[in-house]
Amino acid sequence: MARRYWLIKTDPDTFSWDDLVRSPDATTAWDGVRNYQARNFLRDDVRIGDLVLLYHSQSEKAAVGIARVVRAGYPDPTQFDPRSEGRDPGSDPADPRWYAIDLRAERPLRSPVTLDAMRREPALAGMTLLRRGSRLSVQPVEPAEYRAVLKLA
DNA sequence: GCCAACGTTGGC
DNA sequence: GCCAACGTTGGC
Repeated sequence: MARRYWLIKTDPDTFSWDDLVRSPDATTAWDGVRNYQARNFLRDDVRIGDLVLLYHSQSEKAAVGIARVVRAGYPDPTQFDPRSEGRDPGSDPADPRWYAIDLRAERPLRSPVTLDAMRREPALAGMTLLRRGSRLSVQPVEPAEYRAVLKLA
């Protein structure tokens, strides 16, 4: 059964919710993911139309907006770009190692939902984000967890 | 800001 | 194939 909701982390100093909103058509290629577990989600499980909680990591630590998947997993072009920081000489174009998706800003959360607020919410006790040491940048979110986050917002 | 935990890389 | 070293992330 296909999942419908995701949480994607971004360092707001690198690429923030506002950067997404200001992008052409409020849409951007979500590339540069270089973690195999996150790659598997992007390649195999994220579907067009899925909804994404965009989460600001680092100092901010809060979910700030909702984005929609407007293109499902496709080979991340930056892995083959010699000028890109994401270049990966070990990736074979016939069998690409890394995948990207396209995201479009849907709407901001009514108010940011901080990591602390999520920790205090019993309905979110099992959330991947809250697991100790979870550094995964693309995570599945249960429908009930998604609803609970919106309620906190 | 420090340090522990984690995923990844590279030496052997 | 193992494991030490490394860079990055996140908790405190």
